[in-house]
Amino acid sequence: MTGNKNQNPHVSVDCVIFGYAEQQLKLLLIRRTLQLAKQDASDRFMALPGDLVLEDEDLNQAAKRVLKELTGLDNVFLEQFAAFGAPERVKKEKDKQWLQSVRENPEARVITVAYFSLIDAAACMLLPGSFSAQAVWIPIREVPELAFDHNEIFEHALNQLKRKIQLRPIGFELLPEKFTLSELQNLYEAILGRELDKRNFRRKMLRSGFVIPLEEKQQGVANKPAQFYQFNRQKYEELGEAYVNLRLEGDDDYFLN
Amino acid sequence: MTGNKNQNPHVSVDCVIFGYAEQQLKLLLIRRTLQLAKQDASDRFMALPGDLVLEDEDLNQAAKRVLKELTGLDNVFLEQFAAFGAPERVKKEKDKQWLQSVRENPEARVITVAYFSLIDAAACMLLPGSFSAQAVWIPIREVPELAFDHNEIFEHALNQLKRKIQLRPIGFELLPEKFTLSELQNLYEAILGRELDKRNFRRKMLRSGFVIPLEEKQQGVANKPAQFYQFNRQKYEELGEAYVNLRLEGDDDYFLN
DNA sequence: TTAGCTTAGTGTCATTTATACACTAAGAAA
DNA sequence: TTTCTTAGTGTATAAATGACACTAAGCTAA
Repeated sequence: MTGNKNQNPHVSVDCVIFGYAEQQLKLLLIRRTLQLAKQDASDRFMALPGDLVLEDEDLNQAAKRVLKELTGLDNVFLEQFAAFGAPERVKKEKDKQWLQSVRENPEARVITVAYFSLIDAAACMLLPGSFSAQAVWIPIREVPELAFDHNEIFEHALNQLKRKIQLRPIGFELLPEKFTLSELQNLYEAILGRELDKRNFRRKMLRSGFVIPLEEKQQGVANKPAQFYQFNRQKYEELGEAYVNLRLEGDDDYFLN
Repeated sequence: MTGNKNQNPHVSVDCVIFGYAEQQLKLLLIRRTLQLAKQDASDRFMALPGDLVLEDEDLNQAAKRVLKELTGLDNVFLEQFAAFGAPERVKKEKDKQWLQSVRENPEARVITVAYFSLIDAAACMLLPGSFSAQAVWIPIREVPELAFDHNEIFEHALNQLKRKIQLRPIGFELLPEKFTLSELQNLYEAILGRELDKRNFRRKMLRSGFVIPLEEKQQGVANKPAQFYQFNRQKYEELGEAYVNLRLEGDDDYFLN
């Protein structure tokens, strides 16, 4: 951010971090907090956590570093999903002031490599971050106009997530260690944006072998307490990069037959 | 290639082009043909068609342009699949001489954005290409050590292809307009690297609706002539970006249940 | 203490899909 | 006319899918 590191002026990374809290899928954004004397124009846009890569730094490393610097989040598994490189992506009027305040070479064309990740928003503490940024969770339905082409990057990531969740058991990354099947179903519904049949959902998840029932039950809830389950990480690791059929009924949007 | 264009020294594109001919899946490579007086060291490596992007050029445009310049191929649908940015990817001894002969700034770190595409190798004419390169089809089992990290990029693309072909009807891009179901099956076997059951394969493809039988049959073959089929492009376009279940039996590598 | 509220949890049936498997058909060549 | 080669076809079993409605458990408030 400060420009005194050895930055590559042409390549950046941006992180699309999804979290789940209060029954909602949320996006991690940076609120710019430049203290400008003249005006507050540069403060109008939130942005994905992202920054230029360093010259001697791998892209994956860069994504991890930038995320940590801007949000305090550490040990997050980030997966690259696309590069965005339209020449104008960094030339819009709305972004000029911010770029000038923050970049050594604000005119440079920047190609960005986008990463995405899923984390348990309820369990993670957002640190105040660097002097010029503050991290916040925004429900995905309330994401405002963002800096640069970040809305496009976010939409791309969300589509990716919708498809991928039906091919890889990744939803669990958004939940705490222990969860109920209803919570898991709520999560899937929040991501897919449609309702699912409870019995079919349970059958599918249980038969997949990726959920392990625990002895424990909910306590102190004003209804029948639900059983807790755990993600079967071992089975997930055995999977390697293979796909699994986690397709759920009614998914006209992403699967046809 | 010549360096007199307005190139971005830090960002390149590379194209992984798959073709199908003589019952084999092939990769399109560039054979470097620098005429160096001193030694032929720089000629040892073949490479994916790729080059630096221009400053005012979109990444997709760049991929198309570079591919055309190096191979003569035009109107190819290229799909971005990953960015590769290890700082050392362009710093290996084996690549030094080539870089020095071809780049204004041979020391610069280069991040590359990789594209892949499927074309009918039998139908396309490879032009001689630029002065320093010649395009050749190499069967995927015979791909030699390539420049930079191009072997890694190729492997990544091949894995992508194996998975994607079971989710999107993209195999047809590799075949001529008219094809027989046996040809289509051979193609799938070449990509997946395993044999498939004829009856199940046919049933799956026919039921998918992506193949349309034509009136025509093979002629002059020394056995029962096969019926020709055509790809249902209309149905493909209706599909948008949705996935289809084209999973074939025995695919332990990429699907589990 | 009990009636009511809320969410958890369960099973079946009809349909579709997956997989394994072996013979006949057509044409050319010898 | 026989032989060779590849095309083309059907069935039976098992598994997965999708639609659908009631009971169970615990808390709360009357």
